[in-house]
This record gives sequence, C-alpha cells and structure tokens, in this order.
Amino acid sequence: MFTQLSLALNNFIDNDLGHAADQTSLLRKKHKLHLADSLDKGHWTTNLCLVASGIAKVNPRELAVKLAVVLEAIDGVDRVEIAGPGFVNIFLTQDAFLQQAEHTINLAPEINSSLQEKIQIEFVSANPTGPLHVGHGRGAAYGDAIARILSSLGHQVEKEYYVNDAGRQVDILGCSIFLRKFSCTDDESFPASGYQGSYVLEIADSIKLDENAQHIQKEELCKNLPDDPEAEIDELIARIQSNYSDLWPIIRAGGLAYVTQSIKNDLTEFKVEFDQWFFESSLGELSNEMSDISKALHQVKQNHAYEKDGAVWLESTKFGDDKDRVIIREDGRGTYLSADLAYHKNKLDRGFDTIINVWGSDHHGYIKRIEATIEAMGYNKNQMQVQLVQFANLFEDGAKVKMSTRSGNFYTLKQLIDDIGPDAARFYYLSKQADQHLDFDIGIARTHSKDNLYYYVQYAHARICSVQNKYLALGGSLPKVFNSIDGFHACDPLIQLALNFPFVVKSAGENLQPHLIIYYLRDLAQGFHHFYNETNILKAEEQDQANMLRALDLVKNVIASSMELIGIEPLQEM
RNA sequence: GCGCCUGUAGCUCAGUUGGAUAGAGCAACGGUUUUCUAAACCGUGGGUCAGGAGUUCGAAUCUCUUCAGGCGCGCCA
Repeated sequence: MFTQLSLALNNFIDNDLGHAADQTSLLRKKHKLHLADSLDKGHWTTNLCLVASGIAKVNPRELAVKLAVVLEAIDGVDRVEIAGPGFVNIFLTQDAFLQQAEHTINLAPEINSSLQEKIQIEFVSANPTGPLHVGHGRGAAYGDAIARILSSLGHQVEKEYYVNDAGRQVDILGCSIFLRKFSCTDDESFPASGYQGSYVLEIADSIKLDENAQHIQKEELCKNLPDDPEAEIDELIARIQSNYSDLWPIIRAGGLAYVTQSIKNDLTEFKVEFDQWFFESSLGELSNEMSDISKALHQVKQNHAYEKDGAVWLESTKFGDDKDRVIIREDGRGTYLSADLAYHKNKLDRGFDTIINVWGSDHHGYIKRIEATIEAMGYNKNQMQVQLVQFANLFEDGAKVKMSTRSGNFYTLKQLIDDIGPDAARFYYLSKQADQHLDFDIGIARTHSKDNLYYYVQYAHARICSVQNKYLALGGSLPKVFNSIDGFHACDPLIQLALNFPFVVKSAGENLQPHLIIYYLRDLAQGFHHFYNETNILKAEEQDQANMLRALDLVKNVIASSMELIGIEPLQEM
C-alpha cells in the first residue's frame, strides 16, 4: 500500500501541479508519507500539500481537495480527509489495511539492490592491555547492533576489531608481566605507569618458561630509575629488552596472546563476533621499505609533507585540520597517526563503499585529523563515517560505581555480563543515543521488577507465547491469515503499530541509531499489554478470536525481529 | 582561549533532515484480579522544551546571542 500511495503522490507532484522542474524535485524530496500515529488521523498521512504551499505559494487546503480526488480513486482507499492546515489523511478499507499486516508479518524486507553497499564497521578496538570494561561494552553493543541492522537492510557488512599490538602500551604490559613474573618489585615500588591490575599476575602465572630462565638480576634491573613515571617505565622496558632479549619476546607475545584471547572470550559471551581481527603489527615496520606502513607514508610524503625540527609533518591543515601533524618523529619512529594512516589506506583499498569507525567520544578531536589524512592520501573523506560513543556511568543503588583503570581496579564487562546477563546489558547500553552520556543503574537492570524496562518488553513476548500455547492446548490451530470482518477493529491500533517496523529499521539504519529499536519495542510492548488487559482472547467470538491471534502473531514476530536486530533473544516464558 | 557535544516533567530519557493538543518509564496519589502470567492495566497531578531575539502559514527542531554543564585541543595512544 505504501508503494502505491507513494507512487500516486509522486505522479501528482509531476503531473498535476505544473511546477518548475527544480520545484518538483524539491517537493519530491521534502514531502512525507507516513503511518498515522493515531487511527483517527487515518492509516496514512501526508504533508505534501503543506510543503507544496511553502514552495509554490498555493493554498494548501485547495490543493488537498485535488489530491483527495486522486487518492480516493486508488484501490484500497476508503476515504480521504483534509485536516488541520492541510494534512491529507488517508483511510483504507479494512481489507487493504489487513493486507498490509499480512505483508509485514512475513517480514520480507524490500531491498533495492542498487542501494546495497559494502560496509565495514570497526568497533571496540580496545588496546590489548587488559580486560574490557563497561565502557567498551557500550561500543560493542552499539557496533554489533548497527551491523545487524545494516545487514537486515541488505547491506554487506563486515565487523572488524583493530588490535593495537605494535605500540608502547603493549611494551608496558610486557614489562608489567615481566616484573610480576620474577617478583622484581613489591606492590609498593611497582612502577606507577605499569599495569597494576591483578590480571597481570594471572598472565604472569600462565606463561611457562624454561628453568634456566630464572636468573634475573632484580636489583640491577630496578636501580637508579628515573623519578618520572613515564620515563621510569620506558627505561625498564629498554633494560629488559637489551638484557633479556631471549625472554622479552616470549613474555611480551605471551601477554598479548593472553589478553587478546580473554577479550575474545568476553565478546563471545556478549554475543559479539568479529569477522576480522586486524593487527597493527601486520602493517609492518617503518624500517622496512616494502611494508604497508612505509608505502602509505611514502605516498603521502610525496605531496603533502615537509620536514621541520627533524620530524616529518603532514600538511593536514590543507585538508581542514587545525594544525599540521607529525607523522615521523625526530628519532625516526612513526607516530600513532602514521599507523592509523596506513590502516585507513588498507581499509579503503579493500573496496568498502563505506567504513564506519566507532570511537570513544574522547577521540572526537581526532576526527578532523584522520579525515585530513584520508584526503591527503587521495581518498574521499565521506567514505569514512565516525560514530562516537560516550562512556557509560555505572550506578548502583543511586551511587556511582568508581572506576579507575590505572590501579587496575574496575568493573569489567565480564562482571556486568555475569551480573545481569548479556541481553539485559545490551538492552540498557542501547537505551540511549550512543554519543550521549549514559547513566546505567545495575541495581535496576538486576531486578526482575516493574522498574525494569527490559523485562517489560520481554514479558510482552512471553505473554503472547503463553496465549498461543494455551490456545493450541485447547485443540486450536493458529490462523494463517486475517479474515476481513466488518465492524471488528479491536486490533487495529496494535496492527498499525506493528506496521511501523520496516520504517523504524530503515531509520535506525540510515541514522545509525539502534536506540530507536529500543523505544519502538517499548511502544509495541505497551500497545500489547494494553490490548491484552482489556480483551480476553481465549473467550472471544470465534471469528474475532482468529483475527486477534493473527494480530498477536504479527506483534510477536515484530518483537522477536526487533530484538534480533539488537542481539537480544526473546523469552518464550517468564 | 579555540573546537565539538549537551540543556525537554521531581528523576532517567524519547521526540531535533520544521508539522496537527510536547511524549514514555520511574517516583507521588487513587483504582483494577472468582477470567488467557498483576513482571500487567486504567486514572490524577506534574512543563515559560535553559533565557532572549530572529526566520514563516507553523519552531523543542533552523539562525544569532546569553547562561550552565561535559569532552577534546601532544613528536601519548
């Protein structure tokens, strides 16, 4: 029905208005046809006449009269009303209305293959230096949800985790493990910039070494260290690297493997699976001229870089950045940006139409820089889209849960999952726009009470399952199709709500806003609970009952499909 | 100082490519169960959409400005 009505509106714009071409195309773009939010405004409603009056100075209500004549001639349209300043409200015949429901219940998405894209989403990408915490969980839930939504819209989606395994942070981890492994320091004198979490001890224990490796000159290693914490840790790393060149790679690689695996395990428990784990180290070394990172830097250096103060600078200001950026340091090492530059080149060269980077919002200052980098390499910056995810504040019984990464004392994602389950966690993570602060009360998420919106939604699904089972137990079989009965409208509001499903998914996908699904689920659950309380389905007249069961099947499917899009499993019973 | 984001009911937030009387959950108060799961439903109260100005048929939404809060501004990652 939507397609037919939409076509009719466009025909009306093209043929009946006599507008100039530019006005016509503007009007085509600006007018809306959408499901009415309440049935007294019809089933469908359009603002076409209002928009047209703004563009071409015509009287909207006069125009509406003309449009009404056109629309009323369409098969399935019962009548048309002109309301307010010039809205056109379209009322369908009950037959046509229910026909739409049959269409939606089968949930066959209409995919326009010409609009299909190859999309890559990179998310989480936490440094492999410790367990994922609750902040990472939000990025994981978000990235996975938009991946699911975009695939359901027909796009080809690839999920990728970028592992920063080449930088200083992993050296610090290796150093921390080394110090613990050989008990080089006590807790008191453990470097302040090292990783102090207890997981470091677990990793140290897990790494098995030959017996002859135990001769560590502990005092030698730890004496005369600089006072500055950063210099201290760097000095320690340098000493270990040069004095224990046999042990160092084993410890470092062992730690990296351990942490990476534990991150994978946590994500699996959270039901987030990546298609691709991309290791920064695979970009190669700057010292190797044939490495990807060297080639990428070389490409940029030819036209858009210069030397100053012994370093190589990218002329990023030419591409909209606030200042130029160092890509090769005075000492010849690359910066973080140089690796990211090569990584983005790699991604774009893989042939994606769009790459989406999901970043913590504290990286927003980095966006211009990376956009400039992409343009400097000769790509279109619009191929990349950055989605920022704000950190989540955890509350328990109204009090903020303290998190301190430095001391290694923090609430991990795994703890959260163990506490409230992956589904409730995902639900709450997605319950607000990603780029805004989220206050997440674990106390509420944990309770199985009416405060808990997650269970409110699940309960709707479970209740429908329950009614269906009761009905089947009585010997009935679920109807496969609506019967058109005059005068039966008890389910109309519920059906109208369910018909919104494809539009909600489309909007959630286009705007990369999975929270729209959460709010839709809430509305749907509310509509159902309302209906359920005022209607006794099992005692209804036979024909009415069949339609009610059909409508509930529709709602159940839509709830289940919506949940699937955010990675939540619908409960059959509670 | 510069840049980005935010300010909507007591609380947590939807609604922001301009649309019909500004919504939901929680909290408060009052009701609903011999009947399919009361983890539910119904009702009541609660708002100068931070303040001001502008744009137009029409603004929470767009523009300007003031105030308040958050974040970012490294040869860190």
